[in-house]
Amino acid sequence: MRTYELIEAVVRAGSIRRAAEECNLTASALIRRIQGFEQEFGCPIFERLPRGMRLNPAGELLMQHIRAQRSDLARVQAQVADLTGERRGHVSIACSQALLPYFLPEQIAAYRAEHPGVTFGVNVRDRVQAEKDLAAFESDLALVFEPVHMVDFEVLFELPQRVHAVFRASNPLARKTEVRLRDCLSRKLVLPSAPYGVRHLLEMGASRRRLAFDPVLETESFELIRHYVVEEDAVGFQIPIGLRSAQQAAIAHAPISERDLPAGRLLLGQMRGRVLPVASAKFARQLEAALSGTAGP
Amino acid sequence: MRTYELIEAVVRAGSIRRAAEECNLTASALIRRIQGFEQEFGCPIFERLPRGMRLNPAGELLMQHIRAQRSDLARVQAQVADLTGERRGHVSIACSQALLPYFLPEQIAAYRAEHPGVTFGVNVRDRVQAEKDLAAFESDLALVFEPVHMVDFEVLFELPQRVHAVFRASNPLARKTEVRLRDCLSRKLVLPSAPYGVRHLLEMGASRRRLAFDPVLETESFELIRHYVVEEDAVGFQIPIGLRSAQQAAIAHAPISERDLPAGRLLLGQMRGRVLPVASAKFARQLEAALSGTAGP
DNA sequence: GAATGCGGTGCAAATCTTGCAACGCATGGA
DNA sequence: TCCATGCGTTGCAAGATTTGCACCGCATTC
Repeated sequence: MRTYELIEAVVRAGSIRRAAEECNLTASALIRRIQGFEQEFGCPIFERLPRGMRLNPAGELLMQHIRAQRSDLARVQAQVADLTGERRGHVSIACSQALLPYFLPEQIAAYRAEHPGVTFGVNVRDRVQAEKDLAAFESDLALVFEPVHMVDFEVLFELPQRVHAVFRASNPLARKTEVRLRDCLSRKLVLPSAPYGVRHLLEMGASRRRLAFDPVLETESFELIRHYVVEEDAVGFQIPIGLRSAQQAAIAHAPISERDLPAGRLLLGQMRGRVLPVASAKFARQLEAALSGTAGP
Repeated sequence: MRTYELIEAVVRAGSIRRAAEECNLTASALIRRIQGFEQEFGCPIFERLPRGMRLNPAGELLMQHIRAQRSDLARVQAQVADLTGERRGHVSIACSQALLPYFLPEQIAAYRAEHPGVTFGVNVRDRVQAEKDLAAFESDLALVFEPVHMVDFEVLFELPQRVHAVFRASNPLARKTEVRLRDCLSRKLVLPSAPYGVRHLLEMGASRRRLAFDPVLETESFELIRHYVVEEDAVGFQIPIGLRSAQQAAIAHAPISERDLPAGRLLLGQMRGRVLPVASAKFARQLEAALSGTAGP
C-alpha cells in the first residue's frame, strides 16, 4: 500500500533520490522497495535513465491502476462515513471559466445548504486539461465547453450553448436579437486564447467563410474580456451561462447567428466506467437538473 | 496487500482462529493485522460475535473494493504480459449447462487454436449463481439463459432462444416443425429443476393457461434429460444451442409454439463497469460473433 | 579531468511483525 | 450448576523486514 505512494512519488520527482527526500527516506531504502515490487509484479516498471527514472509502458498501465484503486478506496471510505450517518464527503470538479461567475457558485451553495458536511474543490481547466484531470482521478466531474472528446470522457449531460457576442450596452449591436459574425469582425475584438472552446468555434466559423480575426486583445481570462469591452467599446465572445445582463448593466450580449456559427456543447462528464463517490454522484444529478432548466443556445 | 488476503481468509473461515490456521499464522498475529487495518481504515469492518467474526456493512463495501481491486490488478498484469509479447492470459466464464455439450467446447478450442497461451476456467452455474459469480469477480464472463437481471449484470450480447421439446426420434411429435405445449403435457415429462431458466419459462407458460406439470423425472442435469427421453419415450425440454440432432440420432426436438411460450434470451454479460482482461474481452467478441451467426429461436 | 548526480549494494541498526502463553467471556452439554 | 470448548484479545520476547550509512560504478557537465 505504502509502496504505491512511493512509486507515485518517484514518478512525480523523476528520480529516486529526489523522491526519497520528499518521503523522508534514504535512496537505498526506496530503491529496494521498488526493486522488491518490480520482482513480485513480474517485470520492471521504470526505465533507468542516466538522469533518473521514468515509467515504462508497463509502469504506465500500473500507474493507471494505482490511481483508479486509490480513488475507489476513497469512494468506499466516503460511503462508509455516509452510512455511519456523517454525511461528509468531497466533490472535486474541473470546469471551464464560464461556469465561475454565476453557475457554479450558485450550484455549490445550493448543494452545501442541504449537505453542510460536503466540501468542494474547483479546478479551472481548459477543455484538454479537464479531461486529463478526469483520467488521472484528480477531479470527479468535468464541466467543459466543447471538449476534445477523449475515450475516457463519459458524458453525463449535454447542453447546447451558442457563442454570444459581448459588448457595451450602448453599442448599436445591443438592439439586435442576434448578430452576424461579419458585424463583429469590423469592430475591435477581444478574444479568448487558443485552447478555449469559444475561440475554437470562432476560428472554425471564420475560416469557413474565409474571414480572419485581428484582435486588439487576446487573453486567457474571460473576466478580463467582459470588463475590457466596456473600456474600449470592443466586442468579446462568451457563452451565455457565464453572462447575466442584470448583474452588469454596462454589458450587453447577443447570440451569433447559427448561419455563421453552430452551437457548441457544454458537457458534464466523468471518468468512463468509474463509480463516483456518493457526494459527487449526487452533485452531478443536481447539475443535470439545473442545466436542463437552463435556457439553451 | 497481504492484509487484503488475510481479510478475505477471515471472511471465508468465519473466525480468526480458523483463518489463522488456513494461513499458517497465529491468531494473535492475524488479529493484530486486522486491528491495525481497521484503525487506518477508520472504522471496524467486522462485527465480533461470540462464535466468530462477520463483515459489517462497512466491511461488505470494503470487500467489494478488494475484489474489484484484485481483479483489476490481474487485468493489468495480463495486459503487461501481453505487451511483453507473451500472449498469455486466463478466461473464466460462468455458464448454463446448455452450453457445455457443443457450443462452449467448440468456441474454446477455436480460441485456443489461435492463442495457445490462454487458459480457461468454466464454472457451471444456474442463472442466479452466475450473476453472483460476476459480482464477486470470480468469473469474467457469464453466458446464461434468462438471468434474473441484477443491476451488476452488463449485457454484451443477447440471443433469443425458444424452448424446444426433446423426444425420441421415433415419437410422433418428431414429424411436426413446432409443437404445442398441450401436446407435451399429455406425455411423460422430464423437467429441469426449479432454478433453471427453461423450467421458469415452462412454469410461466403453463400457469398462464392454467395447466400443470406432473413430471416423471426432475433433475439438475440437462444431460440426463436428453438421455432419459430415449429410455422411456418421454418429453424433455432444452434450448436449441445445446442440441444437435446429428450427434444423437435417437433424439429429435422441435420448438414449442410461441403461442404457448415466449422465446427466452441467452445473454452474454460481464460485471457492470468492469474493464475485462484482454483475453476475456477478446473471447467475448468471438462469442458475440459466433452467437450472432447461430440460428435464433 | 574534476565535480556532480544518478542507480545500485553490503552490512549493521532500528523497526515492525510474529509466536507463545495467558485472560475474560459466552455458549453448550453433563 | 459447573466444567469444557471455542471465541476475540493482550503482554512480552524472539524473529523477520525494513531502513540508514558508507560506498561503488557510471554517465553527464562544466
